[in-house]
Amino acid sequence: MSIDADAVLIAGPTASGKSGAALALAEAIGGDIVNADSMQIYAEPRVLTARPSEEEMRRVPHLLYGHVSVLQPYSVGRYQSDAAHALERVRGWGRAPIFVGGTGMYFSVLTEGIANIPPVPARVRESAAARRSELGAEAFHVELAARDLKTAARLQPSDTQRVLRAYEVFEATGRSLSEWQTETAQPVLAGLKLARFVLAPPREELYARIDARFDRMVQLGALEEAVALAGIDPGLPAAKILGRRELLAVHAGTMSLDDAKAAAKQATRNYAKRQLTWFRNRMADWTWVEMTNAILWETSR
RNA sequence: GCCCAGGUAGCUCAGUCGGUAGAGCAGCGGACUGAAAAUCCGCGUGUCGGUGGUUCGAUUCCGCCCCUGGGCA
Repeated sequence: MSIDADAVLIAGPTASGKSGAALALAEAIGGDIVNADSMQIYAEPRVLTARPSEEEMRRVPHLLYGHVSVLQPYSVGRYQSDAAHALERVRGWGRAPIFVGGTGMYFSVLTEGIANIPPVPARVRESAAARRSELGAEAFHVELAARDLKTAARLQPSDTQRVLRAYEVFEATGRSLSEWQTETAQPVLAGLKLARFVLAPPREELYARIDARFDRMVQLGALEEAVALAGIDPGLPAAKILGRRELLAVHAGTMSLDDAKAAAKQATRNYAKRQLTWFRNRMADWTWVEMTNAILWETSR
């Protein structure tokens, strides 16, 4: 089997079976797998992030999995350069890269590009956050408008993260985010012929799979893994790993395991819905594959 | 069997001094340019348990019945 493309992209909501599908495809066409998931890049957690197993990763080269410590503040920017290097390596080996993941924004860096904005120093980020909590959301939004009217106009004052980001960029660079964004860099996969897929199970099946998978995660040691991540700075991206907070509450004795499981499943289902909204609206022209349980079973044999 | 408290949106509940009802969560839709498993926005008709009665009008008041929980026997 071969495929008429320089690179394959496989997107899908969490628990859609994309890792297994990618593995099967990689073995069939002689491809290497490159991660496009914002949490599977972390080294320490394996179970909670549903990273492919050691055995699976041995069958086919897997790049950008677990190559970063949870103590590091990873971001799309770093993904951009990591992905570019991974692409170079895989193509250097004469193999086909298969990008797999569920992070919409990572795919957008691969196929659409992102503005090349210098990193914002931690000091600037801290003072921006302090300023916002001092002024309140509304007044802070007004301050942003004075610096970057265009961005302020399209953001809700309550959109903490984006309002802060826009403010920080101006403070750090003296230039507004909206100006920076007029200079979007080349996509990582520019010039390559792509085969793009979205794997989307029927909603009900997906939710049921998410629920079942979390039970399995707990059996495989998710609780212990969460405890190992107990001390990290809550501001770090890795602190957002779904299920971590809920399981830590169990460890602290403030929540029953059953309640924690229910809450973690709920949060994961909410997340899957957000992913699907992104895919449906931003990847409408990709090839959609309805990944039913029957197909999942076939590809996992 | 008797007494008490409830039966209102998928769930937990609020409310209507009588003019056919609303929050949170869930669900669904949407946004998304360096935290993105993040952050944010929008969408609420449901025999107000059933049935008689009072009333111009009842989910709201009264009677009876059914169901759930608790108590007493």
